[in-house]
Amino acid sequence: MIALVDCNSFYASCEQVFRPDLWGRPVVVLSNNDGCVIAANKEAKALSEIPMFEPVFKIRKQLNDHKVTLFSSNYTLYGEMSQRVMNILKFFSPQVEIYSIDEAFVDVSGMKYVSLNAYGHRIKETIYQYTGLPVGVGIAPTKVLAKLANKISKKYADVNRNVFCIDTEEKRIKALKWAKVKMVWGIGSKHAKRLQNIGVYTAYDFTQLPEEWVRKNMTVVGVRIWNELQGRSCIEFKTMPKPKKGIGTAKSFGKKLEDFGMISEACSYYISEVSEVLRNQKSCATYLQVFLHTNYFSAGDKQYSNSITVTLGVPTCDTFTLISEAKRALKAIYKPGYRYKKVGVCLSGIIPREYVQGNLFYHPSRFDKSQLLKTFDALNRKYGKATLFSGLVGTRVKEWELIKEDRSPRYTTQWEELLKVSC
DNA sequence: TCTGGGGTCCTAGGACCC
DNA sequence: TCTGGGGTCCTAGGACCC
Repeated sequence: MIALVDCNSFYASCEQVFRPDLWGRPVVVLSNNDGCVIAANKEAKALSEIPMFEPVFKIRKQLNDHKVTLFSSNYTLYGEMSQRVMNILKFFSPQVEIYSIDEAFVDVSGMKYVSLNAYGHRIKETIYQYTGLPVGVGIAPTKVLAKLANKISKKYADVNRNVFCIDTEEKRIKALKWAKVKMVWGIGSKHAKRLQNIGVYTAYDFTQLPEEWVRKNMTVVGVRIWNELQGRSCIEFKTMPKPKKGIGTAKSFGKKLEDFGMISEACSYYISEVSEVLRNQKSCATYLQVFLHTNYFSAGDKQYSNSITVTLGVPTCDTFTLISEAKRALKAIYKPGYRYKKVGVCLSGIIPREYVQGNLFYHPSRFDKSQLLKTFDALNRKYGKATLFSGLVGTRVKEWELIKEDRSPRYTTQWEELLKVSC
């Protein structure tokens, strides 16, 4: 049996933990650059005029009218709160698969003496007690069913108190007949529409389709879901996170930029971020992609976008090599006279560091800068992000920097920003 | 004026190999 | 005049997830 533990309105809940004055009031968290609503607590969700993923400027009035509190995203805080939750889960089972920042699958098989439902409640209560975060727990024989059970745990929280088990055949059938096909994990809007067109409305209807139809129209991915819904597990439980196959970053600038120098500094900064991630997983990248584009939404602006992929002579994780390669690539696609909105980089062809193949002129170990980079990373870990950085990132005001007008303090990671309590 | 960011997996088709 | 059979690797595009 597998439990899916998922935090309720995770980002909004993280903010509220430290703001008791906001308990019971509507709260939303905004995307990078304060662009869209990406998380809303249940009080905000109840206000139907505030749809998720809506640009803030379009709903500014509604937000004001309902006195909704806005927060810019504070990933430092969310990441740290997430780790606390995951650490707690490891007390409940040796097998935990961290699926995303706010949810994890927990293997709860072999509970002979405790009811799974009771165990689910203990998980939920412990997390709440230790972190202040509310979660929902869904328990079932397969991952897809556990996801569904989790949905039910939240939908009918008033009766099941946020824990729901699909542990009998009757419950499984009832859950399948209740769930619209779009609610099934892995069935997105495209497939849902197609299924509705042939009269398949619920998860139950979907399981009644012939396997051949599913395979033909939805590939093996669909067949797996089809099996899992029928209680046959076929999506692997992964305890160890796999090394990433691509590491990229691309963020919209705080304002539109024309100047090559400024864009290039942003690009260099992103490279330092991704190459640090690369080094943390002890890998090197073979390809580097750089892209940039103007703002698709500005009808008045001339539009341009382009991207370029370079194959690195030797796979590397060295920030400085990558920055100079990226700069050269950017130069090749940059055209003056446009107002750019975003530059992005992506590393791929990722291989373990010890597999790097040298060539006639380059021997990886002889030119190894890993000690230097280790020191570089250690200093930045100790004294804060970008304490030490490449000169190509520049030292002038970062015009590309994200807008974060309402970011909460980093309560859990900065001494100066700890929560203050006055009596 | 202001519209997010970071990923995974699968398939078909082309190019190539022996 | 007749023109096989069994593969791999890569990429683009689609669908999905949080």
